[in-house]
Amino acid sequence: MRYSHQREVIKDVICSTKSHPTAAWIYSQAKKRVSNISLGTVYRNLKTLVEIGSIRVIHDSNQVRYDGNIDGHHHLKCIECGILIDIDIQPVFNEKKIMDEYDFEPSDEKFFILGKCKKHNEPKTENKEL
Amino acid sequence: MRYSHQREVIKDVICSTKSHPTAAWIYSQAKKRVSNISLGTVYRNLKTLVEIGSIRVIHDSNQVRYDGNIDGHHHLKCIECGILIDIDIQPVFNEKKIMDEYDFEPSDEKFFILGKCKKHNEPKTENKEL
DNA sequence: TTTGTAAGTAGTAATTATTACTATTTAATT
DNA sequence: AATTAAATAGTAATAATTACTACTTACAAA
Repeated sequence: MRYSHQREVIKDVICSTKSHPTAAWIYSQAKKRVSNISLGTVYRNLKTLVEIGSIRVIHDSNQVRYDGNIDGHHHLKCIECGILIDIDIQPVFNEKKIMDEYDFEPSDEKFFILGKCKKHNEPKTENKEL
Repeated sequence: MRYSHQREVIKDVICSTKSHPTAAWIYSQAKKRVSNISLGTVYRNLKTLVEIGSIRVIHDSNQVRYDGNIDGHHHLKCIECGILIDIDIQPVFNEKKIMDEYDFEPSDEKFFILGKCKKHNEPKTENKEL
């Protein structure tokens, strides 16, 4: 694959944030560095970068997001604000049952935990208001 | 909420299959029973049915699918053919770590296991070709 | 260093999935 | 039967993504 300045900028935009950005946001940030970059170029390179394993894609409800963290990891999602948080926790499941009962050969997992992030869960130790 | 024949047909189409259909497929099936049903009616009622808990929505890669199985369950997804299979296996994870380390209050999980279904995994006991 | 060439890009058009709108129909109540 | 607000059909609009095409550029060979 040939070098492309646009692709490097796109990759850097994604890898410089933990915010799991959308294509539109990546485009707006890339435009700050390559003012005439095309949205089509962003989409084409997002696809390429996912294919070569430089970034990951996250299908978050009805939104497509990208993740510069390519280590095997999963996500917490706040049901109040929608923030996605990387976690380095691996779920444990009965692999033998999957293979025996469903005749299925697992190779990867995607695990989302929904709930409330620190800004939106109940205070546990004190309550400033009362 | 008022009774609607169209909504009942849509619900029945979804609950009569284990195929986790898309809106377009549900529309095509519903049309067989209500020939002039509108695609907008399908989308509106899918939304309503999800809201009242009669069906579930699955965000499968870049496709939106619906599931008539409303029991807490997860899915296997074949990376070869894309089939989604319901499983009644619950993943186990370190909830205390989630709460302590990330200050996050979990309330629900979505768990996808990717791999190869029985049609696409390696034969285990015999090999007809050799 | 020029030159050939195929990969990559910008800009725009097209496509797809979904939602919004509006006049008409219908379930349910009086 | 008359009333009325919810639901629908049909169509238009929107948003996200992909396709297309003429132009540009990386890079390899002369």
